[in-house]
Amino acid sequence: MSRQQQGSGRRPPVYRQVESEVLRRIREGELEPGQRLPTESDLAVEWGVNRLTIRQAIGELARAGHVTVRQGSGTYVSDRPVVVDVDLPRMPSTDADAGSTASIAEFVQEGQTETLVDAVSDDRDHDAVEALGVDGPFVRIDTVVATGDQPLFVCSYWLEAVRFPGFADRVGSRVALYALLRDDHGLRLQHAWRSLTAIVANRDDAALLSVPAGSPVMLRDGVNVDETGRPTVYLRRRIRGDRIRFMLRYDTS
Amino acid sequence: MSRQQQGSGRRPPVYRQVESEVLRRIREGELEPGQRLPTESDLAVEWGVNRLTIRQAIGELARAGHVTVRQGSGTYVSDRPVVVDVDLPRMPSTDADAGSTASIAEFVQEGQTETLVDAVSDDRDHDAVEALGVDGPFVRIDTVVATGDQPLFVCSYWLEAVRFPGFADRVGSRVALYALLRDDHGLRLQHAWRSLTAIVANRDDAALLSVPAGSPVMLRDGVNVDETGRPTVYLRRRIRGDRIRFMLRYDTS
DNA sequence: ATGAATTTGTCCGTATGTATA
DNA sequence: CTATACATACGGACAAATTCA
Repeated sequence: MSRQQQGSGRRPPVYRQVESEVLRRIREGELEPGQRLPTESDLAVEWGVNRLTIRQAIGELARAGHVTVRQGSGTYVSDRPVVVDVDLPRMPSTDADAGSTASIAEFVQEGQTETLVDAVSDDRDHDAVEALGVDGPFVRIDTVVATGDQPLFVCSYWLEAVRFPGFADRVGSRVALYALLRDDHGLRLQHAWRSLTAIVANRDDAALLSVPAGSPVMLRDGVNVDETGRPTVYLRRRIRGDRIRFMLRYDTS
Repeated sequence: MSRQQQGSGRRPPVYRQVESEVLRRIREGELEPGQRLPTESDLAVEWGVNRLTIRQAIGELARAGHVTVRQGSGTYVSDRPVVVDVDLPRMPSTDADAGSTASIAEFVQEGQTETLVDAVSDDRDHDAVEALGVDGPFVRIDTVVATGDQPLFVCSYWLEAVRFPGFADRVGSRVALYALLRDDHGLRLQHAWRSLTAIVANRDDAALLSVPAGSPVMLRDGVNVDETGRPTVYLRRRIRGDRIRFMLRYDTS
């Protein structure tokens, strides 16, 4: 009568059974968003298994975004996330034109706030070096874009330091970066590329995005090239997979 | 002289120290792609910690794609993955025109193979129901696209069963699905949408993609609408984040 | 503001199962 | 078949964050 009987045709491991069962309860509405799960210890007793086994199940549910774990407090069913649709084939623009929501980043919409996290005047990043074709040093600017208290994505920008001296000091928390480049440095965009992949959040990004490390995020990076054909900005964005959905609409008419 | 001394200004947990150190060795080339790491037990002895602590570190490295774990064999530094660039704003097309690589899926390029995984004639899927606006049943077709032995993405297609009777039986392993719809059912595309987000791979997809469960994948789903304005196909694709990179190129000229 | 109780986070030791070489 | 190496699971302990009296 043990859970652990063998030979009976490949039973999934216990932590996966727990995971499936909790997920089922969430899906069927037995557990509602915001509701707290039983404690790990209680679940361990309820299932007759070790607490570590429960933790393994909870961990996978947390990375998939189904539950949110708060140390000292408990584990809660995640709110159905508010997904923001972003139409994709759209030229990176000078967001300063977009009215009151002056912003550093592209794709910042009404009701979203962008806050400066860091601005360093001497940074070297492997990908930035490769993308811009110079070995730095670079000015690096980091921001977070959020709706209310819900982070949506983290942005990092690299600019050649010798070309934009003192830039890190001039950037304020609510200043349009592209407008600054255009007005102060006469920069005009000739062409640009952006790439999209999926990665897991590292510790730093996870903290800024309020997600557990290991959560899936979209990595969007790219380069802007000015009218002389010279790469000027390398940018990298880590986007919460559960909050942002990129949309592509095709039409033959 | 303990690793565990306290009060000395917030030391990161041991498993994170191990993770960082192994990652450093990989980045600096001390550990080369394909090379086997010491066993978990050896690493535990080397660091003077429990094997569980090592496993926690290895697990995060595996999800991030830095190492590949094979039961009974060992843990290996991952090969630098071959990234396939896919240009994104491109109308979903009838790939049958693309010469010899007749395929079910879009975006299948030269040198890539598509194999049928499953074809069921009676399936109901929540997302498919919602996207197509009918409650089924649906014909569902699953395929995997790979380069050589390296899976790139998993595709699933849903078609209204009453509208395409017996479709599941007619689809062969190397038959162009869109061409079949066009030629046998006179289907013409009016418009379509696709969405992109990042999710973690579930157990099934992870197995098909040869990645550990919990790896980041891009979810691309969408609907094709025929010339009468009726949704005909719902499709969903899980794409390995470490193998596929979607590219967007912008040009002002 | 303080402190105790609660809950998750980290870590130890041990044992057994399962896939691989 | 045997040895190796990872996978799952048990029990116990203490740290750190939160909550609440």
